[in-house]
Amino acid sequence: MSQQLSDRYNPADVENRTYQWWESSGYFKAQDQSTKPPFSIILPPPNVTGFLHMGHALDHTIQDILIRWKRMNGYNTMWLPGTDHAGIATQSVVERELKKEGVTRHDLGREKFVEKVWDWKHQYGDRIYSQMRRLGDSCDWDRAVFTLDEGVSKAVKKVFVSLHKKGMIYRGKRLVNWSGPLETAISDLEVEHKQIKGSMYHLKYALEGSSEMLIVATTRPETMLGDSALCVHPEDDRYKHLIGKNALIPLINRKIPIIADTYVDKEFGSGVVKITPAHDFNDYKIGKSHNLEFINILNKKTELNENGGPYQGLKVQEARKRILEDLKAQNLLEKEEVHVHSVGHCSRSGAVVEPYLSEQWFVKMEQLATPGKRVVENGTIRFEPESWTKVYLHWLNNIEDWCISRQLWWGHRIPVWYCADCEHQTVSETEVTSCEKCNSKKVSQDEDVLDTWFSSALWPFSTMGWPNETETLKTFYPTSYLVTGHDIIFFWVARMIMMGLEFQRDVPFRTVYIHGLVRDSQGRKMSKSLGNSIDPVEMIEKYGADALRFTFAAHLYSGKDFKFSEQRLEGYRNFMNKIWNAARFALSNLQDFKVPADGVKALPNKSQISVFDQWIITKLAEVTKEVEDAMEAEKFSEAATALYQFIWNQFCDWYIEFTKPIMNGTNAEEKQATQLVIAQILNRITRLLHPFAPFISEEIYQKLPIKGAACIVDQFPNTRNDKEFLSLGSSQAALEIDIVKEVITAIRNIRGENRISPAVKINARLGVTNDQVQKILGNNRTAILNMGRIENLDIGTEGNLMKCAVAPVAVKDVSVKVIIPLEGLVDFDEEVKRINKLVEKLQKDIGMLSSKLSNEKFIANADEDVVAADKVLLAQSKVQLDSLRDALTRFQ
RNA sequence: AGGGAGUUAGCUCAGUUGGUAGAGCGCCACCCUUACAAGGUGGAUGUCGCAGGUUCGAAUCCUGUACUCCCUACCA
Repeated sequence: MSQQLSDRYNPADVENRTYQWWESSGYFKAQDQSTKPPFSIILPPPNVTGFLHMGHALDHTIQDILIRWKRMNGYNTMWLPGTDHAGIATQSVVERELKKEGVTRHDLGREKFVEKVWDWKHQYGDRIYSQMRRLGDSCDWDRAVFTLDEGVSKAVKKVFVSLHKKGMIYRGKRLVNWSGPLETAISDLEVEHKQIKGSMYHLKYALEGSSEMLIVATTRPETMLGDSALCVHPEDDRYKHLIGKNALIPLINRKIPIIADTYVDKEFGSGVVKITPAHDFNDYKIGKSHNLEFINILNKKTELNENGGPYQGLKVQEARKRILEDLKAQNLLEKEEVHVHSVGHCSRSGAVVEPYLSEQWFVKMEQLATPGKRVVENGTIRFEPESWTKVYLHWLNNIEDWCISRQLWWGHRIPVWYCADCEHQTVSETEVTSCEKCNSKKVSQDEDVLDTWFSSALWPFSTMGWPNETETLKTFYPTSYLVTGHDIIFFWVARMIMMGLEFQRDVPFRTVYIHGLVRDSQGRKMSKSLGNSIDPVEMIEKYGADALRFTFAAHLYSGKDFKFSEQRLEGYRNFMNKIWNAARFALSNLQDFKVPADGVKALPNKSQISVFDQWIITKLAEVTKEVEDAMEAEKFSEAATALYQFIWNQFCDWYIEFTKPIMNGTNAEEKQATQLVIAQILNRITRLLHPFAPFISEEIYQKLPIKGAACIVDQFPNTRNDKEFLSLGSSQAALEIDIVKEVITAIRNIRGENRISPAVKINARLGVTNDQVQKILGNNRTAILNMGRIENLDIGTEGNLMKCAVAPVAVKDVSVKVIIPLEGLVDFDEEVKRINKLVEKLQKDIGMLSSKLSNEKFIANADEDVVAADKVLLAQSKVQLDSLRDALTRFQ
């Protein structure tokens, strides 16, 4: 079989086939009822319009690691996928498509347009699911939910009606953030503030019955058309006498009162503020408290309306330009100065957001926020990293009511019907055909839809069949983890918590795992406009899904943003290839392996296995423990890195090399014992690797002589369940191999520094007096000969050091002197340089150590172990220094 | 303005009970040594942002400071 394996790992040969096999074998499926403990994650539903982007890839990798890890730990795992109808985003996409045909949604009308969107959804809605499969997401696909599915719609209506009944949803004419291009209200969270270098315009307002002019500063001069007052500070001596008098708006000469409010900052600008209650959030409050007129000067498209007088019909920006021209012409603009301020932009359309007065639906948040705060404060829900707790609580402490209505056509329509006869509002979960108050048939449903995040907020239970009391809910609610980026903590996480508590009387999840955002290699956000987006599917095609997943896993450090670089991905692709080749080689050495009768349970006899076997098992025990601890602590990068280092730097670099002579040797018994160890180590490597690199691990696993049915459902090794095998390791073997490794490294170092070609075989002596150590080195003669490329090796006395390279080796309290005669091989310049470098280093160390050890306070205060270790080190360093100096003299 | 995060090798970043600074990539040298050139072996590279303090000892703890980034809120 191993001959079939190519010398390069080709993910394309493996991934689709393996995924299909897993899926058709039902390994992803969760059981609604099971004796196994439940573990569940609800996937943050990607937009149905979307392609899989790097952010998803990172997000999903984390979730899939958790799910696969828990599955292998015997949990009844449910990863529930879904997609979001994403109101504005989807509607925009379809509108853009229509625009190409020269059609607007208004041409089609609501019904036809919504049909078009559904068509679009049916055509492209599953696209992202197939991309998720490419990544290896082990979701329970049978449970996939769309936010406009019937069940979810039922939940949405029920929640709306229920909150309305409790008085927690209300309708009101309020100032909201308005997106002109989209012709809809957007929530505070959908507004992006950008620093803009704009202008501050100082306008001249005439006083009624006076030639005096009042200077008023503004950044938005066009809003003066909607002014209801001028406002000054009540204790501002400059203007006190004007309070109660009237001023005239420039150009249109409408009369407005001059009022006083402490809101005004005397120091800022001229100390006089124009009040435009219908177009500014602060002014709105003043307007309310002073009972001012609310003059709306805009229409839905953010063009000036009939209140705009001569400027009616102009867009805001044009109106501003024209008004400024006119002001200048009439000498009513005192000055214009550069002013940097932040301006709200619509996060969807990019347009400047205009505060706009309109009828909207709101959710009262205060009541919902209190329990939402409590569960995080008391630790029922934990944020990881913990620092997000503060951010979350701060937001809830300053929460504003949530505007949930959107003037869109695509989404959950607001379940309210208005009666044309008695104006009564009927709020109902079911279709309303007559007014509940007057029975009139002239009822019409509210035209607006709900904010997408309204349905998202119910996601943890609406996806599990609520409002029905399903087995799924009983088993899997609350879910175990919520994994997401920090950009949607407010949008989504907080609202899920509040809705979960309100409607399930329990938190929706226990742990919120927040990860960073994926950025480009320069740290910029990936965006279409910058053209720096990288397509994960393309990366998977080029490097393999495992490499991509491992790249993320290895760099997941406490919620930090992730700078993605293809070069790094390449490194992990190489790692996958390394694993592949190691397995390929190991398997080729297992061709004549006789599988023991007890198969996967077979363990070698400790007395039969080599010191190499014992050593690698010791290392395996270490990495198993590291992975175990790291996974428990959600430190995925530590787990991934530990595996990387074990596989590459221990198993490949040393163990495979050490065991080559055994594999090629004639001792059948020894070979069989080592073969069993190799088979068992590979079995464990694949399992440990599986959550991170599912495809390659399954592929190799399936080729192993001893294995279970599938890696994906085999047990994840830990120090408890693998105790028997891991106990075959030995610390004595570990020490022996450490000495051998150090000796070999010292030989290689001398070779390298003296530029002795690997093709040239050399002689070496190992100077060591201790019998025990001599024996150890003697036992490993073959390894040293092969890996150091040594012709003749003497172990024992130092002998004559004339013209010899010398490298002292120290492992714990063991010292060995590696001696290589250089006569005739090279000139000695490089060796002298090398030794001098070592001498320098040793002198530095000795200086540092002896000053430390001669410090009484150090001896008194430091741990005994630390002092003892330093003493040993100092003694060894001194011996080494002497021998090196000695060696130096032999070159002269 | 308030809050959070960061500043360690050329680059990207690790480094929690304080005990002589690490990885990957890149770089230099030598190698196609029969698993792997997507490889092997060896090497170079850091007063751990700056200034104080605590301590026998600080990248690590405390204080201050500079710079960067993010979030929230914004003065017309």
